[in-house]
Amino acid sequence: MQLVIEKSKEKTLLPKIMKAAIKLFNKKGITGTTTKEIAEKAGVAEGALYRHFKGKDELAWYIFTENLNKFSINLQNCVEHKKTAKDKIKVLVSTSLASYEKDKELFTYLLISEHRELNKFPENYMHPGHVVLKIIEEGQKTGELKKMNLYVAGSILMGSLIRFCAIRMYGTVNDDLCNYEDEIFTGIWRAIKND
Amino acid sequence: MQLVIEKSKEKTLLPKIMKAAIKLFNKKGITGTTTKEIAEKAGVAEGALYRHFKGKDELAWYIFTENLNKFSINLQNCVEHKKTAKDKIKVLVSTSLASYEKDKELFTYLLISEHRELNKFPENYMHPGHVVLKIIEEGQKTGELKKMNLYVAGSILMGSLIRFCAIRMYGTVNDDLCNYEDEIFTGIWRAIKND
DNA sequence: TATATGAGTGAATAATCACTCACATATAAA
DNA sequence: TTTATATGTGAGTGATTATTCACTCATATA
Repeated sequence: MQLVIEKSKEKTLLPKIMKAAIKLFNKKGITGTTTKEIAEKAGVAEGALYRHFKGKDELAWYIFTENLNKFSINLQNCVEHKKTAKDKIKVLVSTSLASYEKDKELFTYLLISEHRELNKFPENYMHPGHVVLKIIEEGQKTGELKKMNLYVAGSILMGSLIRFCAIRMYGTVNDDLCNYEDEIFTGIWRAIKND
Repeated sequence: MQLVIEKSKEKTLLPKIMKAAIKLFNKKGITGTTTKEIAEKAGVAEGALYRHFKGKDELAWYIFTENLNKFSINLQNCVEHKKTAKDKIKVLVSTSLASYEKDKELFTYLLISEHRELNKFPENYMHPGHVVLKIIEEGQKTGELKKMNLYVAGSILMGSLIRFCAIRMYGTVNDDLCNYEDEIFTGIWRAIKND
């Protein structure tokens, strides 16, 4: 895994373009959004987009990969400071939920783009799945976690989290996800701990 | 001049059109797929599509809602025959995994369309979430399941299942999902049972 | 001061797209 | 047989689209 070269230089219109694009992509889908709309919403000329990206698809791809990588690196940092699998998973849950609440538009985009962009995800970029699998692998070795198929355990951990974000996205749950972090953690922990 | 075309078992071209559309939608997204492509893949004229649907979006919507409803009704039927929450969940898990394996293209489409179509999902149609919530509600009442937030429990149950289908979709897991039904069930059950 | 460069503009363009329609054919009803 | 209805065809159309490009502007460097 490697850190990413930061493309934005603060002075440019790039952040404006990305914010506008994320909102529109969430609402209308990527191919359903026109470059004209992005430019309008960003208060920018259409051509500005092409100073930073080859085209619309590269913009969509960039937003996804950069932010998922950034989020995963952050996750990894939070997790590394903890010693036990229990604490690692606890902080993974709380960080994930808090991240969603902190930037709903961005994380909504990451959720709905997963299936579209994941097959082109760069090998040297970091993905939350990497963090999760590592925790589980190590936890099973130390005996903290029950021996079971890695992907089954990983699916329970990641799947529960993602689904809870999704039902918040749909409006089924309407209050801050952080209110539920203990309950979600407890459920996940009961599923995969060793006893 | 007109070629003699082999007659299919079905009376209309609708099944051909839907099958072709599902495959293309999975590969390129809905707005990324053209009506011309659908017609070509189905071996049909472009106009045939408009004999059955108002347009491309209605076709996409129809495939999603009809099949998700059908699947949910089937789930509900399987579940109703069981008495305990444990057996209900067990059969829900196995039926879901088997359904995915039976028609991967269709269920892949249902998975990736969820975020796009769910907000327009008809109220009188059935959704897997309905089945899941009912099981959990009843199970908590009888004391079989641990008292916890319904949506937390629902997310663990549905999220684990969906994520496992997703990693099969991505090719991370490559063998029949039914091989894992016991392990997945056990994990989910440990998370939500009362003890 | 002169010059080089990166960033932004928006009208113009070439390509693509969803959808239409006049006509053909098959099936069922009258 | 005649009539009606549903289904299928595919070239044609108007609208939309992503992308380009010649030009401007601001800033930094020599």
